[in-house]
Amino acid sequence: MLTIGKLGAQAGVKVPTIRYYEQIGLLPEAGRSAGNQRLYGRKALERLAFIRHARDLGFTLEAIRDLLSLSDNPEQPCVAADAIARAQLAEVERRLARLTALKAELERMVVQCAGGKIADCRVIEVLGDHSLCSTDHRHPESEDSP
Amino acid sequence: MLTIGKLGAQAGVKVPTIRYYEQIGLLPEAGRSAGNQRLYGRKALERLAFIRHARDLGFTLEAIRDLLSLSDNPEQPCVAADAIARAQLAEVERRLARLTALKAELERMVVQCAGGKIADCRVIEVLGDHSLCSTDHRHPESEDSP
DNA sequence: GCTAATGTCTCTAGCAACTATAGCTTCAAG
DNA sequence: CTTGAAGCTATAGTTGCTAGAGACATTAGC
Ligand SMILES: [Zn+2]
Ligand SMILES: [Zn+2]
Ligand SMILES: [Zn+2]
Ligand SMILES: [Zn+2]
Repeated sequence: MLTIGKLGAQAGVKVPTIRYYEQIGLLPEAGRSAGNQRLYGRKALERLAFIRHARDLGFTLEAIRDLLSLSDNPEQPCVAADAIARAQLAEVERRLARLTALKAELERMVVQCAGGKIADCRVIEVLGDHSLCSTDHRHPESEDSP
Repeated sequence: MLTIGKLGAQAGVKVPTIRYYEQIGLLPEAGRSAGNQRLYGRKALERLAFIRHARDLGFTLEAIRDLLSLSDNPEQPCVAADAIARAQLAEVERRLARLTALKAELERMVVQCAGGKIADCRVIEVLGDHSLCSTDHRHPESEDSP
């Protein structure tokens, strides 16, 4: 049995984050010791590691909630899980495309600046006028959050 | 003179966002009409367009605040502005590297899944075990937002 | 001139996904 | 037996907005 601190250390998750996951129902309520402290077993560790890994791959907590409930029903077909993963891949590809454009613009800005006064700074100038950009990098609508 | 709605339409910024920028001090308090509605001139439009463009390039509001106050002092040297832009470029490059790794892992996952039961789903399996991954994509610390 | 539709006002609350703080209780080492 | 680390709860803050309620302003059509 692990205390919350050990669990967090093993899974690479901070203690308040574990309590937060429990609070929003991503982790089941943990058993308690005589002194009211949470105690975890191997299953909790696996579940937390799953969450952490999925977070590291950029899945939202909502997607993870769905993935976890799928993985709790091993006999069901896996199309739903695959669809979630493919949606995440598509999202990553969208962000990648946008970031690639941003990188190009930022590079142009910093390279073109001769480094004089603000009045002549290419960075400030370009920020004030998108028509000086070489790509249309604008935020289409949907969000690339974290 | 523009009302807040016209200003937003011209700059491509939603009305509540403009009020929010004023609230946090990114835009100066606007003058008001007889009926207490905000009125904007050309300078406000330029400033808002600057903010919008910088946001589109991924700068944080804090960075934009600094860039704006720099651009208000045109005689100063532009090293500080260039540094902010280079920091943003570095940040974008970090996110790009991470997203590239994520994309590779997600592709591996969806390609390897044969599409049977959850119990055999490669997506679920990999999410539960990072050692099945081909790269070390883990979250060093910072996040990939916009 | 009147009315209805739209636009704007303030204020509050909510989103994701945590993180930090305060003020307590419990546990483990010495 | 004492001390310090680790745990508990509850609340508030972070970033960059977005949505809603309910009241006032402006504009267009008739
Ligand atoms: Zn410069
Ligand atoms: Zn641009
Ligand atoms: Zn599958
Ligand atoms: Zn992995």
